Amino acid sequence: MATERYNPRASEPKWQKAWDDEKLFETQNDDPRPKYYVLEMFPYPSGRIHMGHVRNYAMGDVVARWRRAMGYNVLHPMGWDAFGLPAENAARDNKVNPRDWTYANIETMKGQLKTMGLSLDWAREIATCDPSYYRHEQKMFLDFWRAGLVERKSAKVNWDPEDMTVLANEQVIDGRGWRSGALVEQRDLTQWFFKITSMSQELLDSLDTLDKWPEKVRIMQSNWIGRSEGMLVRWKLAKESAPEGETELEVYTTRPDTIFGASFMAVAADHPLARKAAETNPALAKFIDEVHRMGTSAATLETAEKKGFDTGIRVVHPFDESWTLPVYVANFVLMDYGTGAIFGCPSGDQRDLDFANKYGLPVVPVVMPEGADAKTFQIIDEAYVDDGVMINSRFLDGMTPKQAFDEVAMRLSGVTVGNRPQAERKVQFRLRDWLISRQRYWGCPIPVVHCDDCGSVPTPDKDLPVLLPTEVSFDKPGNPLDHHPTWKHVDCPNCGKPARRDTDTMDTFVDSSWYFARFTDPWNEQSPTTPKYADGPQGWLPVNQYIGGIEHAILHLLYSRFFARAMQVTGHLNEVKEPFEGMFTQGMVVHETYKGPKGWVQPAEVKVEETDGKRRATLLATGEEIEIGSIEKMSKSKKNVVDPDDIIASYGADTARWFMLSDSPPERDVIWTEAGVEGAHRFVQRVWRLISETSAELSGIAPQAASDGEAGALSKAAHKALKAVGEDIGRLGFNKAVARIYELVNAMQAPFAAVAAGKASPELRSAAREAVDILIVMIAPMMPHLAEESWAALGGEGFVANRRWPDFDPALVVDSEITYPVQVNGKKRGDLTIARDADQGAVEKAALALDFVQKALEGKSPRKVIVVPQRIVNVVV
RNA sequence: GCGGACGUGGCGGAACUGGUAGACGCAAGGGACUUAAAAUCCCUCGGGCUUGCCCGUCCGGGUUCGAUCCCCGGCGUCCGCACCA
Repeated sequence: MATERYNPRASEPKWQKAWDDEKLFETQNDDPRPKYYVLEMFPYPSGRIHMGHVRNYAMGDVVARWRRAMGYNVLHPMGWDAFGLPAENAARDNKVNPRDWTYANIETMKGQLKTMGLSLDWAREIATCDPSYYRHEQKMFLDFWRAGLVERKSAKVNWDPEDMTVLANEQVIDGRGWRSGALVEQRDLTQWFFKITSMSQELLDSLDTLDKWPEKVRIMQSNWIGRSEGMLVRWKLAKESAPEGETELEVYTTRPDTIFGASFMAVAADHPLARKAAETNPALAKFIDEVHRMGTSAATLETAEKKGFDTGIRVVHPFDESWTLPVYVANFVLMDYGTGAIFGCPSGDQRDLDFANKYGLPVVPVVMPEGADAKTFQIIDEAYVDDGVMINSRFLDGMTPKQAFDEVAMRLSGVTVGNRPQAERKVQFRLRDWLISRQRYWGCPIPVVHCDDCGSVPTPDKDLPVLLPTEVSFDKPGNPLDHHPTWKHVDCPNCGKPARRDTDTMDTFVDSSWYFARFTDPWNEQSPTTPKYADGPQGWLPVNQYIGGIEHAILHLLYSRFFARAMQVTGHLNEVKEPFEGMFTQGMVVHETYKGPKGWVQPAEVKVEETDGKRRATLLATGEEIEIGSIEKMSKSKKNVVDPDDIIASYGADTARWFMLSDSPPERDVIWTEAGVEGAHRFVQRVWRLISETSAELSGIAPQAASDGEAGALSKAAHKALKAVGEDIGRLGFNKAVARIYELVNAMQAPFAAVAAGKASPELRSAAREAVDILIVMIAPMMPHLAEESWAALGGEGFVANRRWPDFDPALVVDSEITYPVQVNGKKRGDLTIARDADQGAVEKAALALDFVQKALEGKSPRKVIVVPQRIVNVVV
């Protein structure tokens, strides 16, 4: 019988329309089935979707469709992270309005996503640039403020000179802006901050509860929060050297045990004591200026030489009134960590040692390795930082550093300096507050009015949302809202006098820190009252499975964790603290690069062939041979991008999805190859052939599993696959599920040939019908269009998308006979096939009777026989 | 420097809790069908030789009846953080 090839171009739009018409994927909040919320990180509407999106959404869709088949009420929404600088750049360069540009991109990308056949609830679509979205964000900002979670303060902030805006610490990568790549400068500015540090300990502790998160992400967050336990120690200034009015220097240390190894103090250039001393010391003032000039960017800090300047001030050692130490200003001490001042112990810290050696300061070893000789142990140019025994430390000698720490803490907390203890234990975090002000137009306006008399005044709830002006100019560099002729001029909501709006907008990471909650109830419009999102057992939150790139391991995931807590404080959430129960970080899509004489060349313009075991690339246009470069993330600069539209147009969405899920484990990078896509497409056609060639024979047949013979073998293969694929998808092991489906189709080949030829027994036809039903349900999460088309070809009723995932038959996934590998001295020498329920003794007896075992025994009895039931037999001779 | 992950055929990768290493796919080679091509189907595919045996999961040791998996010591690759006191 001649069969037609499967035509995705006809089939896919047809099924997409049918699903849409039926509103199949629109989710009801009051559906009684158990809830399951699966979410992929929503895209920025940059213009077109790329292969990374295809991979991300293909995975999410498998989870969503599978959970649906498992009987859950699945929430699987999509939206747009729609504020951001690229819209302003486009506006500036192409004279378009950022809003128009953004919405046009959304239209395009939505169309592209629709061609993928994703089971998304588009009725819940949101765009963060829509006032119906950001009005709630403004409300939350004000609620957070009232709850003490927002602060306006002057601070040293990261200034991106190219994007002309400030950045949060998390957005500075290797000293450069995360988006622009420009070297970041430090500036003193008054800005808005979310007080994420007020939750440092909680955000750290709660990481332990996230057992469905990648370990890697939890470690990264833990390091970012950066908790350390140490002590604040207050050193008295030696009276004759102290500047007017200064009496003490407070330092933070994690190593108070090394206090007898101290040989100098160092303070940051911005430390009050340094400033004070500089007032009467022009050379010191000059040094501080130098530090300021060079020390602005993290990149220059890295290569900068360690430098110090002796202030002439001396401090008194807390345990010895007669012992004074010099105070330096040093360029490597950070003002915003600890107290901006340290004591240097050269023998126990490499940086302190380098500094001491440079300035001729004493180096006294205070910790030595266990068993070393205290009389001869020396530190020359390598500090000793490991555990050991205290030496040269008076009453601490012989203790471990840990004991010495406690001893110092105990003794110093009993002494007072002024009216405070000389030292106290202190937990310090590396995490800084989240700076959210951005000097940009295309973002959520900060709903605050600044009044000369009343200060910063919240916009009253009744005046929300504070809308962005629609007419805006990008002719001048800098903040467009600030340049706007009228927008910022308003009356103070408090006193009614002329005042001005805050002209900054919020960091776009604020927009993405709560969108997962918004999806659960996008119709919630009760402003200005507090919108509340259902969570806990009755509601959707937390998200059960979140999927996205590892690049958000810190930024977005940490901010969202903060937000969920803050929303709970202000009543926007009831009880949920962690927004994402399960997190999965998927790998990138990478591709070979091609380099011609005129630079990088797109894959579409290249032909790659293998001859004599060597791969060569030639230009399609000219036949000229070009260089095959390294495999890298798809990027415009290397031109190694493949457009999803092209792939869907020529192979169909199912092929693209199937390929994305095959081969590579989802957390690792996947290499996009033409051959791989063709392989995936061959499988699509193969499944279709299998079904279309047998559909006439199988259409009216009732599915029935068999247990014996050829039909039984088929049923067993189908049920084993059903069990394995379900387990694999549940663990997000898509590549393994794909392999199982290949195995099943391979096993179906021969019996289905018999069915197609009309030579199958009634039992085999029934078993075949069952097997093909199972196959269709199993491929449906991954290749939904092909599944529907196949189901229709078999005369099935309704949508596959509505079918339940069948239960496997436990009797069919175990074999009545087991083939044991039989080892002699741990090496496999043959097999033993025996009844599954044979007891250990029977297995041993049968194994010993095998001729290769007899031969190995040479008439003697074995030293030992190991029988692991259902596994292996090992005869030790 | 600190923290983490990984290392298996020509390639992507399987291998459960220590139990047959290489499932599945890709590439390659051979054959069938065809006037021819495409498509499809069949066979081979870690290495070696004496064809039923030896070697083989980065390298060297160890534990074990048995190690890709556990332990010790190296080598290599990748990722994150980094003057954090």
